[in-house]
Amino acid sequence: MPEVISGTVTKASGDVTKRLPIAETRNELLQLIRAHDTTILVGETGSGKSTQLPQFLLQAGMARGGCIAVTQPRRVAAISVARRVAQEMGVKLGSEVGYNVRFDDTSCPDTRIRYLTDGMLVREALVDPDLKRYKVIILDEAHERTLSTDILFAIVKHLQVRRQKDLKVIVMSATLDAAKFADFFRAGKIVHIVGRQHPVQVLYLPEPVDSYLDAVLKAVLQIHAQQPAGDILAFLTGQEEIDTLQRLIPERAGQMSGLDGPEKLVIVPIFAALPPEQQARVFEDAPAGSRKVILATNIAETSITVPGVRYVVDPGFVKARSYSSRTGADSLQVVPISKAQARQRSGRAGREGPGVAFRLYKEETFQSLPAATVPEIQRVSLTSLMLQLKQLNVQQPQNFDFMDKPSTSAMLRALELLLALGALDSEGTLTSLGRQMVRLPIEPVFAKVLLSGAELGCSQEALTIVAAASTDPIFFTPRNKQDSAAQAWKPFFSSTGDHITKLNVFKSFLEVRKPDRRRWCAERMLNFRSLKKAVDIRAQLAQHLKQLKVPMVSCGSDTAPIQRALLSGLFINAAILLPDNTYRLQASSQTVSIHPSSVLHGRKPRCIVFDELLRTTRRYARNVTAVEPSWLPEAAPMYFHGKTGNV
DNA sequence: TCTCTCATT
Repeated sequence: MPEVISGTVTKASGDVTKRLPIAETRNELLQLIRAHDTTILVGETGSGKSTQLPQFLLQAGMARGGCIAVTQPRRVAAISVARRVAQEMGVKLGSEVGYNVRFDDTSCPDTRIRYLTDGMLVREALVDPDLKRYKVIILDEAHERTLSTDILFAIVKHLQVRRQKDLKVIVMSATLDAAKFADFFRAGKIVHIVGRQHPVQVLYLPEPVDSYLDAVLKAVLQIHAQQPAGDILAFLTGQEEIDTLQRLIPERAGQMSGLDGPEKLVIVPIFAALPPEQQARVFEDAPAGSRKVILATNIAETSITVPGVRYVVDPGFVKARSYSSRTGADSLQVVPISKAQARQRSGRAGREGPGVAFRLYKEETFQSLPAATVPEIQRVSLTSLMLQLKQLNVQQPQNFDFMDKPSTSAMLRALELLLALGALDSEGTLTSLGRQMVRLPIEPVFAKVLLSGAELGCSQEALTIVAAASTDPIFFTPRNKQDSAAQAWKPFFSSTGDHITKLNVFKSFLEVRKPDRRRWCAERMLNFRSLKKAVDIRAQLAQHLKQLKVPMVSCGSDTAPIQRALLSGLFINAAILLPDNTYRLQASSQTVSIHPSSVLHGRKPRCIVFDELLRTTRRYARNVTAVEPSWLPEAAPMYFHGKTGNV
């Protein structure tokens, strides 16, 4: 076991008494990093590990002949940290310090400290597997265990073998997964840097509650009645719960005696799908004499830091996605959080001063929670990952050196799909089609739709559809406005289904003058942010197609080529109508229903293909297009051989 | 016969 070092980078034999900023540990820290290939750094909130450490390394000459990469799981983090460091160093952003995220690259050949998203560094590795330009690679927020961070773990570990003594790796983590990281990297040291976080008192309930929603309601009102000034942050699992409490809290507050009435509580919702102008409300101070209650999804755990919060209310649940390799379905379910997540939530009460976290469960329940959230690599479809590993010359992904191995069945399912898509040959080697697919920054099934679209004479349309499918939903339905929304969307409707309906929206969107687009979307209950992103993705994909010398062609008003292109990528999600109006998947014989958000909901086409199988209250097909049953065998002959029967 | 945690290339 490596030594655990704490505080001032001296040996910790128990308690840490000194609380020093990272600057005072500078020389000891540099010495340790020089002495080891890989260093694990545990830095608390406010320790300056992301901003100051790269500067120390640069000043110490450790980037000589190259540069320092610092990865972040989120683009906003990469951008804001780069800004701060450029300011601290007194240089212009994009000179010595820059960032590189999708659609936005401020770095230049002189850049010595590059902040990137972890996904961006994975993309770079696909082009230059040795990542030659970097002398130091720092993987920040490694405890979040995003899919890309996990890929990078394996990439940099192997890189150190190939680039003997020429690459330093520093893995930075906020929690106590450090021993696991040290074990995987056979790292010499774990360094612990103390941060500047205020103390947070953690309180538990003596007895479990029947309804956590009701418990949140009571907790908020009780804090408001009994605790000194300070805003309240409550974690809920989704939009519906937020809507419910946004309505109930003022109602109940109004009924309570001893309170000054509902005007003293300001309720502010925050979740990712909320339009940006409404999201901005969490950053505004509540009016004098009132208290702000923020009702948040887990967006407020890491992505958004709300100022002024002194009280956290944590019911202990989260809506989490998981993927079944057996059925190929994603499911979205409310599950208990992990201990690490509970600590992260509580920490949100101590950003500006001492705080209190109210955990709405028993202390024993906390002890029984899993230590950490299951890493993303074990919760998602691995099609893209397997394709990327093949590009990185990993012949047997099943035996790859993962920190946490995905299940063999999930890997095999992904490899089988790549075979059926034609990205791999029967030997498991990348085909020329597979090499084209890996260049495109989209899911492999959509890469196939795009490349088939070109052959079928509809690459223009396929580009738009694939770009739109790679963003958040374009149709935004506010509660109780379903009827007027349906009315507003009528002009775009296509009886073929959601893909071509969105294509129609996109075409109309582009015809609107740029300054008018936001308003145009608001009037039609369309998500401006998603459409704008689709425009960016489309442009980026068009660049890639140009480099791949794929022709740009349009099929005009004929939709059949588009439907066939969709089927050529999405054939594992082809389903036939049954007498009870559900659908049977051809690949697995499961039954599914068309999701209520689909324009085909209630319309009963004979045969459908769709993007995604999602299990919530039942199994739903999302983003659906109608196809001719007779097209199935030719779309994927190998796949449907013997399976289609009398279709 | 009624729904959408959060990120990313």
